[in-house]
Amino acid sequence: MFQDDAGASTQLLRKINMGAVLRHALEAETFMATEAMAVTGLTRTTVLGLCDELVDRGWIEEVGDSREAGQYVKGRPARRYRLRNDVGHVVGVDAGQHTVTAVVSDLRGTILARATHALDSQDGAARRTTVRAAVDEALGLAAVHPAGVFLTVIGVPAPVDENGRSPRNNEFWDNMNPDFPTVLADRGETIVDNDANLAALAERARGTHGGSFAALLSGERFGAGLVIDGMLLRGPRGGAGEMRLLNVVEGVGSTEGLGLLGRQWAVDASRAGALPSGSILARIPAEQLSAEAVFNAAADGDITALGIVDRLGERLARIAHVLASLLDVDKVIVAGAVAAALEPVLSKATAVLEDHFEAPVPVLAASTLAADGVVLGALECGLSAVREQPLSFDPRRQARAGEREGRA
Amino acid sequence: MFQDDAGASTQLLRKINMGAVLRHALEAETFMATEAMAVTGLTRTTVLGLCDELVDRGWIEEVGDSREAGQYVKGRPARRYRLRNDVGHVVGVDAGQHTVTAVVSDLRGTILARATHALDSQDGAARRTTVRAAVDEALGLAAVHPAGVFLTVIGVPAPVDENGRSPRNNEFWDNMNPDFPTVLADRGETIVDNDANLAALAERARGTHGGSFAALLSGERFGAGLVIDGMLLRGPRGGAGEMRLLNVVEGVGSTEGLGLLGRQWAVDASRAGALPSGSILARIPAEQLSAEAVFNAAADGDITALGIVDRLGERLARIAHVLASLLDVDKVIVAGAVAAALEPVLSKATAVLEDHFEAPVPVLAASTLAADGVVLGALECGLSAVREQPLSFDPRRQARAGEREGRA
DNA sequence: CGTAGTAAATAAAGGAACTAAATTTAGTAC
DNA sequence: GTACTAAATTTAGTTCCTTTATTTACTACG
Repeated sequence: MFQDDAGASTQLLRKINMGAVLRHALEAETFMATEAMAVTGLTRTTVLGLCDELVDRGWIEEVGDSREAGQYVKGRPARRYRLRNDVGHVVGVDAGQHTVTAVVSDLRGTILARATHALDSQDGAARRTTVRAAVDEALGLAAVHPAGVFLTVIGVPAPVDENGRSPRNNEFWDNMNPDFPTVLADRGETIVDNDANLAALAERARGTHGGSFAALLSGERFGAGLVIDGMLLRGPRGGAGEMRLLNVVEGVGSTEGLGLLGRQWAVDASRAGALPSGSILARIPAEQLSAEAVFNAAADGDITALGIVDRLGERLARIAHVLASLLDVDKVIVAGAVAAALEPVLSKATAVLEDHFEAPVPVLAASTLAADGVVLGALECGLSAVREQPLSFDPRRQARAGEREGRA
Repeated sequence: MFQDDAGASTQLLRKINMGAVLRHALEAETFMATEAMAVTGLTRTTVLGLCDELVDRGWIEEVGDSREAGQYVKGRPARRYRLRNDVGHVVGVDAGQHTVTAVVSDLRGTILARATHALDSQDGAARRTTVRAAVDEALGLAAVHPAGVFLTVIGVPAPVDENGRSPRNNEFWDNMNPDFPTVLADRGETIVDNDANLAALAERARGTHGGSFAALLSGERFGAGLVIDGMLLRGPRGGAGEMRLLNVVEGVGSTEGLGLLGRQWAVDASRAGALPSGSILARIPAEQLSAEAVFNAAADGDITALGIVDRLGERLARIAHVLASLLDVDKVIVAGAVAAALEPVLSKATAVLEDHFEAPVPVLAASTLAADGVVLGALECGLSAVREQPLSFDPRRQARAGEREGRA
């Protein structure tokens, strides 16, 4: 970043250092000058000066009770500072195919409210109004003024380029990503990204997966968010992580996801009358069969379900192998709604990987974020944007908007 | 980079600005203060002060004749500065399986000398001494003192992690990457990287491919250097771009490269007596057949060669499709020694992509760097490291080493 | 209760790095 | 020789940080 910043005036220093202190404030529950000195390497005088300015600008506030929460007893009690709760907020949205979920959090990532709206139409205009409604409901529940939103991040089931646009030649994608920013004006900057990418960011934020992994969304169709060396891959058209290549992978042959196939194979068996009389699956009407039901039946030893799970495990193993061998990822994290019940499939796939593929073989894991992966990733995306350049946002916008309304 | 630099003292500013001026000096043939002012946004006073310091430190020198080369006539003639030719040098090495090539350049990227040594042994120790010999020969030809080398970058046919190490469980890789830094001590810092990765960097430096492409090395085995969104992918073990996945891709099934298969299929046809009497290939003894000969024969209309080229084109199309569909690359650049003769294969593959695969389809191109891709990429890798952090290198090391030797 | 000890806050002085504005210098054009 | 031009140089700030006292607000203990 330095090299971009040719021509650094002396005021830039102040900005760098203020950013450093502010970043510490975003992470710490509460902090004293001495801590900030250790983090930034600056003098007490300087740090206190920066804190003064941050208070002026509305980012942090001083909290009086200095020692009671303190880690020390002796000497003059230190002043303590804290990020203001009302500095700004971030909104994360999962604009899925059938459901829209919006979540509001403060800058520390504490979730204040969520709202879920069902979508009956696939039309782009309808999606726009539903997203707006969900966002506004969540903001209302959290009692956050729209002007208090720094960023709104929306996850959509379509490839999205760095400008938030999806390829224009596809009607489905057009409907999934119908220019959300215009309908969310005055709710902060809007970022649109692919749902699998955001799920990957959510996993990355959990910090337990290392720097290189794939987050595999696996409901109806496979889609992956690829994090390599800590970086999320996008591609010029946002197509990185699209799984079209599965069509030409031996033993896979299609992009159909675990959810779809698990359900479909069970339905096929049911309709064909191929379920043994004692089968757990036989008790469920064909039109109510779901992948989760199949996985749970397999966990209970159902023979048909186990057969399906084995086939899915083989399939998943091949997919994981493809990702790991081309991209060297350590781990493939299966996310999406099916993740919770996925254990039998993962065991089978892990066994297949170890028995039939050359080391190093990727670790398979189910996401622990359940169906929230995308919306949490959207939040995380917004939060990390704020953490990277906090000073590019203005904590006073909200206050000014409030004043204006008061006058009106 | 700012956020890493918590605690910026006032001297940091100087360093930022000095780096900016120096970076301009690295690019411009010669420059005046006014230019540097435009580039950096600094005042004349400051720029001249920085130039003074850069002269002191041995980076640049003042050139007297100010106006004769000048773009203007009026006013007081401007002082002119130029990067010193002897500031430092960069060495790039292609430590291939059978040949070692070393190249020496100055900091502007002008190549001063090259040396090529054949390798008869595949033993790691032998490779180390050969690499050292090639480097020293090139340095001798360029009349560059070893202490005048800022960086030596070595490309090897093995995956390499960010610390320059290859996975330990593979004897071949061990021999290909046998701890070069120890044998090149006192020839600057040593960087080891995968050959395909370096070839990709060479292509990136040419600047005509956009931010996302794959450089496909295609001699005996396929290997790729992947550049996505302008970043070179590595992976935790340096395994990104390994093409093991081709084993499970329909219509490909192995990692064998175009060079190997082109030769092998021709040899098979020759030995089986399947070559028509008029065939160009029939005039070449089986043991002298090469992929290049096959491609050239195809260009001349040889029916057997055309058959081979068609099969290879189908294969290449599938490989390009896999890379493009998973990573969204715009372009697949085929590099390596076969690249020059590759046109017939590329035409076929392009046709296959357009006819049988869904858009967007990647552009195929042969590298214009011929067999030099890896060694030029190694150079580029070193040069861009210098360009990024020029001030982390010391132009005076060489002079001091010279003095020491003079005294001794 | 008063004194010693401690760690933070504050104040004062100073240095490094940049800008701005006035002045000087080294040329060309006529 | 005079007018003009554009760069160099000089001089006088400004900003931001550090260093070095000095003061303040507490705890501990006799």
